[in-house]
Amino acid sequence: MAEAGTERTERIIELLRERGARLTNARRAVIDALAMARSHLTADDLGVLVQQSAPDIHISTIYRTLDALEHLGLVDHVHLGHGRAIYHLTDQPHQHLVCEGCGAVVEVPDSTFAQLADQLRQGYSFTIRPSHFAVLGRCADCAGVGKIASDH
Amino acid sequence: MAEAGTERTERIIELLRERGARLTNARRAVIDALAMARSHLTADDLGVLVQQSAPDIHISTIYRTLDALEHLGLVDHVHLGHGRAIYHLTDQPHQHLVCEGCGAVVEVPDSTFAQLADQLRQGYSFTIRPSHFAVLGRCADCAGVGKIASDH
DNA sequence: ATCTTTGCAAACTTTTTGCACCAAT
DNA sequence: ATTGGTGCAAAAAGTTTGCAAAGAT
Repeated sequence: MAEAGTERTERIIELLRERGARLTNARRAVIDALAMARSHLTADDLGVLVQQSAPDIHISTIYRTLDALEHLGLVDHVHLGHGRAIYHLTDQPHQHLVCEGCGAVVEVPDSTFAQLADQLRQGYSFTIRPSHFAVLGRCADCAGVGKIASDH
Repeated sequence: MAEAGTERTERIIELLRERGARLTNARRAVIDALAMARSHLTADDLGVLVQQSAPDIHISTIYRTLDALEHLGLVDHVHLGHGRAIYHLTDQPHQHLVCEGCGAVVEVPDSTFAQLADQLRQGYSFTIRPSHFAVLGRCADCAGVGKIASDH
């Protein structure tokens, strides 16, 4: 278990205060968990993680915290299949490739989508929102496998 | 109200039979609704539409029908935010741009993503699945508006 | 006649909300 | 002290499932 209160967490907390929000245990815990996570987390994942050190933090608080952090621009979420959303901090912008075979989330830099963004802006007057869509497909490991694994 | 049993519907039904599935009222009604829809439909939308002519077709049947049609390769779905999914026939492959401001779904040809597909295949060994991801952003009408409208 | 599909009701999962209490500023 | 945040329990929203009856081949 990594140590809490990393520099990354502190930076986010500073932004939170700058933007006039209160710092609570729940918020620190959620930010911490997001900052330390190596992969992307669902609200439920966060609940489990946070409750390891603070069992009283209710899942509804996790949702409200994520909501608050998102309104503050500190967190963003991406919808995967099945209505689940994964959350991540906004301090390291990136896009998501989600494997339909194994569920793996691959992060790729925003720049990968620069040309697509241009194309859609020019052709359709549509402005894509960086960091907020997932591209579905199959990762290297799952590419060979014929069937699409249970997407529903 | 358009006439049922269009050529498009018939083509799909033929494929359904070829693939060994039974044709039922529910299936015909769902295919018909999808074939005639000018926009993309959620399961609930389909329920409402189908029940206009066949009130006994239950929403759970709609889900099972969509599931069956999807397994037959005749229907595909795309997840939007909030856990809702929209369904469409697979006979006219396309990609979806979803506006976070007004919810509009813009369809663009598969070819738009050809280069991105190449790039991701080469750079990440990731094969995107055409027709099964939505790109989020803002349409022309909503681009000016500053705030992201209630995405949660 | 056989095997699939349907209708219904009830369960499930994920997320949201009302409200009284508690905590951060 | 004031306002915003939290815990709980209960409700939503969307989807899935068990089962017996009905339907397609």
